[in-house]
Amino acid sequence: MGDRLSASEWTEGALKLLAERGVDGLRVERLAPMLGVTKGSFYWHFMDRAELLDAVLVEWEHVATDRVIEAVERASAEPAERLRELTRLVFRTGGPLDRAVRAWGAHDERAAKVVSRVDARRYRFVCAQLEGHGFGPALARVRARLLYTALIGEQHTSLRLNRSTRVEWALRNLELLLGDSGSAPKGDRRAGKGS
Amino acid sequence: MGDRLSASEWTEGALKLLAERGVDGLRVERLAPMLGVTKGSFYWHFMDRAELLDAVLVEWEHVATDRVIEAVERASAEPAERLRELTRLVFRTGGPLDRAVRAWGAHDERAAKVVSRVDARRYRFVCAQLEGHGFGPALARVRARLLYTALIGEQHTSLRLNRSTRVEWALRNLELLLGDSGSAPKGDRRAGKGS
DNA sequence: AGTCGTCAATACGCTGCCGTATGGTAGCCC
DNA sequence: GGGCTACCATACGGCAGCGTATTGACGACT
Repeated sequence: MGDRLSASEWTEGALKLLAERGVDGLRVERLAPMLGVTKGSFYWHFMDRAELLDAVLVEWEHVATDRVIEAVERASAEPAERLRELTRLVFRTGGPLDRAVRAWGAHDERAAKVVSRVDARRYRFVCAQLEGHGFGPALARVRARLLYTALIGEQHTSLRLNRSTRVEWALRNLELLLGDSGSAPKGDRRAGKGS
Repeated sequence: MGDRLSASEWTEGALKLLAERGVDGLRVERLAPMLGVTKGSFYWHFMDRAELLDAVLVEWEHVATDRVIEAVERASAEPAERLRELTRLVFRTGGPLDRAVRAWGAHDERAAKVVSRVDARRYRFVCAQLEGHGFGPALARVRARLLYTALIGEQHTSLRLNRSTRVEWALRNLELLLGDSGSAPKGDRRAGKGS
């Protein structure tokens, strides 16, 4: 029973391969040996390579939206804490796969469309949290944009720094965005204290 | 005299092709007809396809750092205004080519190294401006990171919005990052006013 | 035991692209 | 005008990867 495959195991392997080698590293003749079979098997489960790519996009769209949103919502009910958790989550799990899909979407329409939907959903979620935190809708949208783009930017820049410091900085910046909403901020913000 | 080519015209065309189709759309047999020649010409100017790619990276590193930094420095001597100009510049010229190179760097070591150097230089520039604006070195680094990653994120997210609104929002957020440096901010920041 | 459905191996043809080899042309220099 | 240089065209060999065709193995059901 262990060795017969189903379509989902192919897409699962495809996600892994996509994460490490990019779309055009995602070849069925490279994926097949990873699963211990030959490509003869692949073309039983899928019509095309394109069909596999579509399946990959569908799967990613799910994990990149529903999964993270659920995880964050489960973590806390308070908006600010949710955003903190989201930030931590991005640094922990938002890694090579996200980068690969976005790189893919840079020159492929199908992928671009999925990325666009994912961005929209996640952005709306961040907006909602900021509104819940007390911002008016308009200001929430502007702040959410800064917050969201910064998180995406973190995934794509290669400013080398150990991860813990990056998270710490990102959280500090998050507090900046959470404060100043009309009520005066509590903490002093004179000069940074270093690490 | 018009039709004989030199190496630089090849790299120039390569940059254009890279911007619209990505690295693996950058094929010499597709580039050749764009220049009105055949690939027989290419292999006179270059040893390899790899050599062309290297040339492309060298060229991009230059335009992505020196060029923009010079442009911004020429625009103003005041740090805050420089950052505003940088923001505008990103939305105006920082387009498909940057995305293409970064997508390329996601799974290619050579490209990744160049992207990394570019990020480092630009980040240091932003840091310097923030310090010049009055922040202490440590706080400047944290803020610069938020600012820089947000700009990169803007280039890579596909949150559809007309460009002018995006610039406006980004500039508003920039003011947020510039303020709060110890002296109290001047403008009111209660509720956003919409477009 | 035979049959059918499910999954896989092998072998093949085709295409896109790389890199090479070879020959061609146009200007310049003597 | 013969040769040399710089640039280009054409033709070729080779490889990687796609998709197909054919055959095979193994379990379930009757």
